[in-house]
Amino acid sequence: MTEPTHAVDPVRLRAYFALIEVSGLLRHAIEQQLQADGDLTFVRFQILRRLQLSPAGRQRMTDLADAIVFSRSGLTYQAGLLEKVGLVVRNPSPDDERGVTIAITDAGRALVDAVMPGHEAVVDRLLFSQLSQDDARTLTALLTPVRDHMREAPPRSARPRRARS
Amino acid sequence: MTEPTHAVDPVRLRAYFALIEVSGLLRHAIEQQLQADGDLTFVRFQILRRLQLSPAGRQRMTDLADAIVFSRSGLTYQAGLLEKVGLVVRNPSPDDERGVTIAITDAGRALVDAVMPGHEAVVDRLLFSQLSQDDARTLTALLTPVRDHMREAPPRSARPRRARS
DNA sequence: TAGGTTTGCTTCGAACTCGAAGCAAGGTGA
DNA sequence: TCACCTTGCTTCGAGTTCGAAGCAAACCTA
Repeated sequence: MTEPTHAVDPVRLRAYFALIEVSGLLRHAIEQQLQADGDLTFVRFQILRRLQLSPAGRQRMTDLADAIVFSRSGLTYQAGLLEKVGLVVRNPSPDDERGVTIAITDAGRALVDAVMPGHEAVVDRLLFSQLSQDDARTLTALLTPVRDHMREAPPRSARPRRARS
Repeated sequence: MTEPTHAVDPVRLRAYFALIEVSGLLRHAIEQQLQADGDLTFVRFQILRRLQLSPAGRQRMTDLADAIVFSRSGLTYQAGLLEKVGLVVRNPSPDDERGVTIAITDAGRALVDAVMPGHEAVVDRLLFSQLSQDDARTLTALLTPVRDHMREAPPRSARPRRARS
């Protein structure tokens, strides 16, 4: 257990570990709830929710992939599954023949609405039972700049694509 | 985009989304760095780091799986890979013939030490460039109770096993 | 407007993940 | 001590994930 050559700032280390661990546990719990309440995985739920929040319930594949931090090929696969069960539809983008637009269907919206109460219950129970309203605000204030910075300064490859105008 | 029946507290919602998004982006970036610097995945890195921090560099399989929020079967698979390249060794637990103890080797320690500087660099660049020392402390203060609460109150099944004495 | 590059998505193969089932060792109670 | 339940790990099969390669449309630029 002797310290390696580089001394790590323990304050930052703890924050980093806590973040990783909380998100892991939270995601794990959410996965269970979504499976039980709507036969959804977390990824599929994220896809549907993003679409539901998008104007007209539709988005470009690439933009959607970036929004949920997911590979393009993975999204193609999941979109295929969701389309097969009628929760989304895919169409060529009107403005760009290469592009594909994915849109949520009424059934998709209904499913999201159906699982949302349980979803919120889990998040409330695990995350917000320990955080006051102010705490939540503080957390957002801390993490928002971090997120924005990450989106701008991609690690190596795998860059977020240009913003759509 | 009419609101569904349940009104969601937007403050909490933002905090939750920010958390999920930041951890996703962070993990993604870390994955790249570990791959480049040490041919490691995030999971394998977590396994090695946990072991390195454990007394005598060893732990029970089950306890390790709980510590990193990972399935037992998944851990068996990864442990097999790590053992094959000499970064860990597995042995029957001395006190319980069923149990398996996994221990980090010198090569494993060396590899962790080798990737740590790059690892910290990524975390610093993405996470802590946007957070002051105080911010980091605040973040830890917010997330630590959450983590502890999650560990105690598992979602449904998949509960953390008894603490080892 | 032809050639080459870039962009957007899908296909493909390999690796990873999980839960269920399997198997062996550890309890436990009559 | 013998059945029976529990515990700890592994094996197995099915589903998921990713990057690389493939392909077509779009965008240069001369």
